[in-house]
Amino acid sequence: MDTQKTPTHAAKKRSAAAQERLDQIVSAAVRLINARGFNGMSLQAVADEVGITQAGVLHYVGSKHGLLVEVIRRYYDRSSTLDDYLSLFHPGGAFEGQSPKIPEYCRLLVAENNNQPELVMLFQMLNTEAMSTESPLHEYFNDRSRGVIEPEPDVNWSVPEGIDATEAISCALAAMYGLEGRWVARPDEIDYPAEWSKFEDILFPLPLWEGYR
Amino acid sequence: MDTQKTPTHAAKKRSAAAQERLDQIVSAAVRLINARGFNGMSLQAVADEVGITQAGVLHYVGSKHGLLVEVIRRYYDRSSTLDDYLSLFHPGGAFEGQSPKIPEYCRLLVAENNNQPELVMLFQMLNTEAMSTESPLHEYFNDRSRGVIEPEPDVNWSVPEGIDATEAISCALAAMYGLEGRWVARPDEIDYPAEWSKFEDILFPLPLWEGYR
DNA sequence: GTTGTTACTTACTAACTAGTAAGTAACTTC
DNA sequence: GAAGTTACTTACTAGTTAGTAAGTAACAAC
Repeated sequence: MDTQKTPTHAAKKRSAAAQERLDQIVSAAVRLINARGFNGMSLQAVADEVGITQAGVLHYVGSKHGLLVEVIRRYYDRSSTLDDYLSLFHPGGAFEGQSPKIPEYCRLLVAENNNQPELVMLFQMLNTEAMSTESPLHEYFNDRSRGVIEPEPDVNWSVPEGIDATEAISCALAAMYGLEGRWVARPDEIDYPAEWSKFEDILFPLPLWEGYR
Repeated sequence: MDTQKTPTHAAKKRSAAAQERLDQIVSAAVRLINARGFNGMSLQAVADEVGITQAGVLHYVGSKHGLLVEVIRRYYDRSSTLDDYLSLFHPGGAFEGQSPKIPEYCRLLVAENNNQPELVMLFQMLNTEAMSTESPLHEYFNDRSRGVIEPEPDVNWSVPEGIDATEAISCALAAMYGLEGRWVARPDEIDYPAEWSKFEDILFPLPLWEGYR
């Protein structure tokens, strides 16, 4: 639809203002989804938070589903840390020559998620709403979950003898998801990275995982 | 309000019919909460499923919040399996003299939950909606979660040297929660007990947990 | 300086929301 | 058989929902 014409300086300035407004809308939507779920949230509530009319919100996102798409785009596809981690082991990377370790990767994820509780909460909420086949995100999250459990087969995880790397990741990420749910529900009570390091002692107990953590 | 008079035979019969109707309402509500969340579900939708009017539903539950209370009462407080498991070790119990084992308890939970996916899904949905402080269930689920992580201190779990029993339970239940979320989202793809037995090999690896499983 | 685009607003609609009030038919109690 | 009680229904209200249509003021392009 949009012919890709090079924007002039002025056009850039205008679209930057529009971008900022869209950011406000998406941010408000995230807060409201976290509080009430996507189904329980209304465009009017988003508009009220941003300080424009509900029709003004629709001007930007077209429909409620469009808002969801925008939220997913902005917040989710930003975090693809497995590739980030693995790239450290590629030729020229900081960890070249070494092998990737599951507990190390998990710590990285935890550290990153610890800085964005709002995003973690959004993931929990939308992922849960997507359990139902009638959710517009059902397929999206199922594919995502499959991708997480069955990671690229060419990853050469360094694990102890007798440990199935795929199962170890699958289990660790399940535990991480469970812990994250507790954490975002009561962030004052739970120190997420500290709790995770205790989980590490269970998931990757030390005599067995010595040298693989 | 209700004076607790002994019901006659006829009154019993009547209240049994009412009980059945209430069951239908709660069952429909559970299906709808699973599909759209409590906030996304309407009393009208419940009424349509049951085949009565929306005012008819309100006759039974008083308000939407009343319906939630009814759902919680019926479905949740039914499953308190830790005490059930531990009672097997009390004097006269089947396991008297032995010590409770965490992996064994987990298998029990998994086996039970495997028979009630609808209830598992309900738990995931309400627990997630309860993350928000504005959920009427926020405190209820937080207390529940605290109770699960900090179990009765008099439980004498049998665990390997160097393993913290409380952390092991906490981590195992987090992993179970994560796996359950995947399972109820695509039950045809995932064999929950089979997946759990693989998780067991990660959470309770065999050289270490030999004799404690 | 006209022409177009952007970023909205007002005004509206049709459907739906939880909840209330006032019935009513069937049945129970006494 | 009169007086409740139960299990609903119809009818209604006031507020909210997503979405549409038709503006309009500000600015940009040429």
